[in-house]
Amino acid sequence: MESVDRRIQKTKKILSESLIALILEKGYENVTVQEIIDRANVGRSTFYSHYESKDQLLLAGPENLGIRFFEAGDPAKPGAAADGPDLLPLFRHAGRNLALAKAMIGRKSGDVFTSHLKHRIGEMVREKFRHRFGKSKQEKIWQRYFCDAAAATVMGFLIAWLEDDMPFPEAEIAETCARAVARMFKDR
Amino acid sequence: MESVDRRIQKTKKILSESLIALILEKGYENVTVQEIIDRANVGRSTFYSHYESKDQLLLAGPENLGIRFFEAGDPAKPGAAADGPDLLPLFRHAGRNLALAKAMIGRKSGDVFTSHLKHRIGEMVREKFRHRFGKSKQEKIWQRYFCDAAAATVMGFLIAWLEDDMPFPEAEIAETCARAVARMFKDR
Amino acid sequence: MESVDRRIQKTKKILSESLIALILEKGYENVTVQEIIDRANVGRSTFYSHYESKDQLLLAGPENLGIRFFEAGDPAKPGAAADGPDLLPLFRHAGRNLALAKAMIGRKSGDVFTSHLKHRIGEMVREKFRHRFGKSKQEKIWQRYFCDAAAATVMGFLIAWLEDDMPFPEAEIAETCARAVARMFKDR
Amino acid sequence: MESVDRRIQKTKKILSESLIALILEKGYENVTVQEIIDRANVGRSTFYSHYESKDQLLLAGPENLGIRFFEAGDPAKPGAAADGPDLLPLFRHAGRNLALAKAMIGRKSGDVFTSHLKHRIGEMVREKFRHRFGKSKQEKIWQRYFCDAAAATVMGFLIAWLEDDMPFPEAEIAETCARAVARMFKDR
DNA sequence: TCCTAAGCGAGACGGTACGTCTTGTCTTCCA
DNA sequence: TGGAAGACAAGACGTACCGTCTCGCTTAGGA
Repeated sequence: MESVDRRIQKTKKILSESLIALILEKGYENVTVQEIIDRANVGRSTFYSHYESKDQLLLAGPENLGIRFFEAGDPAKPGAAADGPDLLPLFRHAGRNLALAKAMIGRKSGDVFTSHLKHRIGEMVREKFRHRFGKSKQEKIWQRYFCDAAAATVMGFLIAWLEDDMPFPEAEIAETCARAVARMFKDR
Repeated sequence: MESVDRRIQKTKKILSESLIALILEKGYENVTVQEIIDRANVGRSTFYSHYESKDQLLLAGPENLGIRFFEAGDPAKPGAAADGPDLLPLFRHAGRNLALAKAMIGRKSGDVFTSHLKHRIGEMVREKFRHRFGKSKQEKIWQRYFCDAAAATVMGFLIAWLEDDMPFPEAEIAETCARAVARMFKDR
Repeated sequence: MESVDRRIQKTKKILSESLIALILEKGYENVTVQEIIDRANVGRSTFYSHYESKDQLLLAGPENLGIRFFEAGDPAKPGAAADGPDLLPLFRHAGRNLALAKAMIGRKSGDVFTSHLKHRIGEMVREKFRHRFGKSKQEKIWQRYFCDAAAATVMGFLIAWLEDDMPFPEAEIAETCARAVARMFKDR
Repeated sequence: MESVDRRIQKTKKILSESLIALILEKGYENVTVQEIIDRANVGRSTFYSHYESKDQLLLAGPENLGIRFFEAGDPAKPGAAADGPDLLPLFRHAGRNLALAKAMIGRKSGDVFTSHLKHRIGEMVREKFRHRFGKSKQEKIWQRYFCDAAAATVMGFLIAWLEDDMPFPEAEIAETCARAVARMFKDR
């Protein structure tokens, strides 16, 4: 039973690897299920017995590869930039799994994981700057807008940094990004 | 000859209108060429004689509808937020053509126009904050990152504001957004 | 008024010429209306104002070119082969307008004119051998079969002879063919 | 593995049946691939994975239906008409699979199979009457012409007989036809 | 040791959308 | 006013993917 599971894990792993390789080659949108299973030497039905779609396989990537991936930083534990969110874990994890990260959130990737990650970053930011906004309906809206925009900013830094193959150390990019975000909220 | 052109314009217009309606109904990715032409009462070959793809039709939308659309603000002419980019024209044009704008850059839209617009905003920002960055290779990279992130921020505000059906006046959102962007660059 | 007619005739003529040239190039079935009118430098609507279809244009070919074409021989006036149909006019006309004939009844042509011609030959043969068949229903059927078959035979000779660019004199092929046909009916 | 083949055979069979039915309804040329697959309840891609075209499907008809079809008679084994080709098998097979035969060689059919069959009959005839022709170039040509014409004659009889739903017994039509052919060659 | 159930490859299949092609109709402009 | 130009609706074509499915093969684990 346990070795059956191991077999399944192996299949899932090779599927994720194939998908990542193909994304980096030709972009997520242009990858077909047929190409994935051909490269993985896996039957069509096997693919669909594990995943409903390409999207699901993409999202399962980190788990299949045994990479505890985008653990966003703990907002409570203040990072280097005392007044911004702690982005170091995010940049660190991404940078240390460059291929995977590029495939999932780089320019060749689709929106699937990107928007998911953006949302999580948004929540982190919201937590961090919760006290800056009032309780009125208007203030709630502004809060949402600022957090969305901040998340977009972080994503922008992250994607650019990855695509450039990390021209700066993790700490520097994380801190600079965090400071930029913090500054956005300055007059709030 | 001239009335032939008029006929063509009519066809193009109805095609764009159909596309926009369909995007708002079901999302850009889910719209098929067949649906567009069915709704427009246009032959398949007519569609392809004018456009190579859905994407092209989307991009031609403003022109077909006679809307001088995303004229990004003049970076030289300082807007309300003295120290930020002049975003008022952008928000104004978008807000005044809400359906079109939502279809092209809203959550239901695809990346086609969105990335195009983001790029143009990025350039506007770069122009505005050119003097904040040095000439070293490193500085150039940071400049790019900041401008990309700023553009993402603007897009974030814009999309959210449109999707919410403009809960704030054009001027207010534009100025708030511009100020947030300006603040990002504060220690640059 | 008369010069208008002349203009029309000119248009029809060039259409027929274009069609014939195209048939010889690529076979009747593969010729499109667009190609015909392009080569003829004629508008699409002009074509359709004169003819309903490619087929009709083909059939009008002889008239447009001023060629009194497939005047099948007079069955009454006995030809060289005293006991067969007088096929000389048929072979003669065809041979003397080789390009047209090949286009209309050769291997590259379609069935349109071919079947038409075959039918007329069949009638000629029926006339010639009317007296060989009785009046019973069965006899009528046999008569039809024999005449059809005879017409097919003539067409076979004619097509082969044209495609070979007339390796025998008109008189010889016509007579040989007529004799073969006559012999088919021998025990009738 | 074998049952996969069986599945394929079933698909091919139903495709052929659909094509035949449609030919008889509206003529080969007017049948579209869409109609075939609709009637067969088969996907478009399934059709094209088995056949490149309507033509190919038509030619595969006999095999798909398990009918060893147009086995032309053995020219060596003399048929009823001692001096003509043995056409009995041809007429017999055709008559016993009337629908298929009509679809493939009848008036509603196209040229695809018809010309193929005609060619085979021509070869049969050539074999039978080989000794009647000399070895000169001219004689070779005449031989070709006569054989073509004879084949056309046989086809004529066959098609007419099928379209009439076989008003004569197989043996009678075969013999009459064979005799007519034989007579064509009489003075050769 | 054999048996049975699951994972799996292979790939046929129905379906849908694509972009191309051709047809026959229609409208506009020009000579 | 007739013909050239060509836009147009219609719809078939052959291709590409998708997600479902059926089939045998392999391979463990429990009997």
